[in-house]
Amino acid sequence: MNAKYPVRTTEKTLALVEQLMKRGSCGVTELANDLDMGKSAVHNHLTTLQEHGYVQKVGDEYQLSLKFLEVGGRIRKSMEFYQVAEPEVKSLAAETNELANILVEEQGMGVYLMRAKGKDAVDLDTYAGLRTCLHATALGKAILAHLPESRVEEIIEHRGLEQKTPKSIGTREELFQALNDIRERGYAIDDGERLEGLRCLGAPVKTSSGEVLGAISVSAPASRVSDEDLHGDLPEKVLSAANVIELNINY
Amino acid sequence: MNAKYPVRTTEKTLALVEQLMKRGSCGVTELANDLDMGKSAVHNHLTTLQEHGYVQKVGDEYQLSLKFLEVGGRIRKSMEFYQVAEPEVKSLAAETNELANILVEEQGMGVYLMRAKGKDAVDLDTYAGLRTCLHATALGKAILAHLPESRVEEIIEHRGLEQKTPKSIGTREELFQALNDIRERGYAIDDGERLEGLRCLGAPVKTSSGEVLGAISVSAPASRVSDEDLHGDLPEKVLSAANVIELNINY
DNA sequence: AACGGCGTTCTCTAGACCAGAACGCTTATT
DNA sequence: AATAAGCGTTCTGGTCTAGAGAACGCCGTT
Repeated sequence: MNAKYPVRTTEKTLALVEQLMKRGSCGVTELANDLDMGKSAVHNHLTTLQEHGYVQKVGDEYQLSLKFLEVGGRIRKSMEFYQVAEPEVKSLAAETNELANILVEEQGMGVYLMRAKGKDAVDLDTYAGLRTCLHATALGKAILAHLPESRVEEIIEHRGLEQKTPKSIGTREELFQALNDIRERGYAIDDGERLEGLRCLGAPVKTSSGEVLGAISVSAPASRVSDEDLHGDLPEKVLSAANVIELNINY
Repeated sequence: MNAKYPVRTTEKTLALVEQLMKRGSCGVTELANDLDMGKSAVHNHLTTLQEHGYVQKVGDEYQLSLKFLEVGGRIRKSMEFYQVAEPEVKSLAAETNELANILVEEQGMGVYLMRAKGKDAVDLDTYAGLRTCLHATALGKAILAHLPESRVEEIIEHRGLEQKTPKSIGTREELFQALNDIRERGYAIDDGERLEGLRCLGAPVKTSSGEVLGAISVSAPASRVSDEDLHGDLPEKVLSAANVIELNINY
């Protein structure tokens, strides 16, 4: 859905924010060139953003401030799913000694809400707020499996089915087959589909009315996860964590 | 510093974001009333923000999206101090079994970058991105003690010295005395100044040229921290963590 | 001294923002 | 059923402002 009467000035401000995020820290002239704007316009936008705390001037360069982290943190903190799931992610990580994550769906993409590292955890670059496509992770597939089929169609229409690795799901048929399996099995598996050599196991978290709120997972190097683990011990722990979250949400 | 030629349209967009953050989730008319704007204006701003992913429509209400978390997360991740300090905060929490935090200064306020909970950790509401005044925490004082005096003056001028608890620092003289002590001692103590019954111990992290980058701390209930701990075991652990960070930053 | 680059100031007008009215839709009320 | 009251959305015209461009002051370099 695109805005019918977009506010062009706001779009320029947002473009500036994006550019500043890419560059990290830079000067007025540089931004003006990047965005094909006059220097004065860029300057006015930057000082406006600065006045409201979203941008700061360090030396003679401008950069985004941590205000974005504050806003993001408040939004996350206000989500019931996050509040309830947070301690469970930590215990799951501690119990398995691996990396545990939670993910929610937003605008057809997965957003990592937090992660917790067990003592042997691999160091992935999944920070809170990171977006990922849904079809190539155990977390994402666990969510897709419990969305209405029409929504899934919409998402693959809009976002496509990018192949992250040769093992990634690449066609509609494959995906719907996988989602069926997940619904039967109760949990989703990612065996090197997002990252070669990484195995993940994800379970959905649903309300009592069946609506999916998000998913919880454990990720570990293939070398430490046998085929038996993938269908025995590990799913049990992840499902149990998902279950505790569901119980705490539904009271 | 206030913008000389503010972009009013951008200010309206930002006001909308703030309001949406306060409300959590709400409709066009409600926002229009809150901000004294026409419904059409609010609608145009919201759809523009939506198109760029900062706002989403859930049912027939609008709300901020996790895009802010994404942007904030990227900013944090790009900070060298965060990258280096992150593992040390975790080990400090594990070692002490209490709550460990890191904080940086921005625009005269402290911003929590992350926290790690040891197994006995108290559950404070310090989430990543939260802002706090500098003079009432061990972390903040550790930073203030190593900023140029002119900067400290500027900050208390601008932000004041709010008393969080009866024990909080309330006057300039008290503050400068405290900062002197901290410089001599090497670490800062907060004995119930931010929150009654909570004791914190914070140490600054500086570059080789003496510039302060941030601070690291441990917080624990007073019942678990004796007066001896406050000057013996605990500072040693916190200082050691700060030292490791400094070494890793300066190579 | 002169130059080239920067961030910032300032002015003026083309253009966009937005109040307000109107519309379709859903829900509450009669 | 019919009405009313509320919502979000569409659309337009008049008003205000966003921003190009020129000029300025301030570095560092030549």
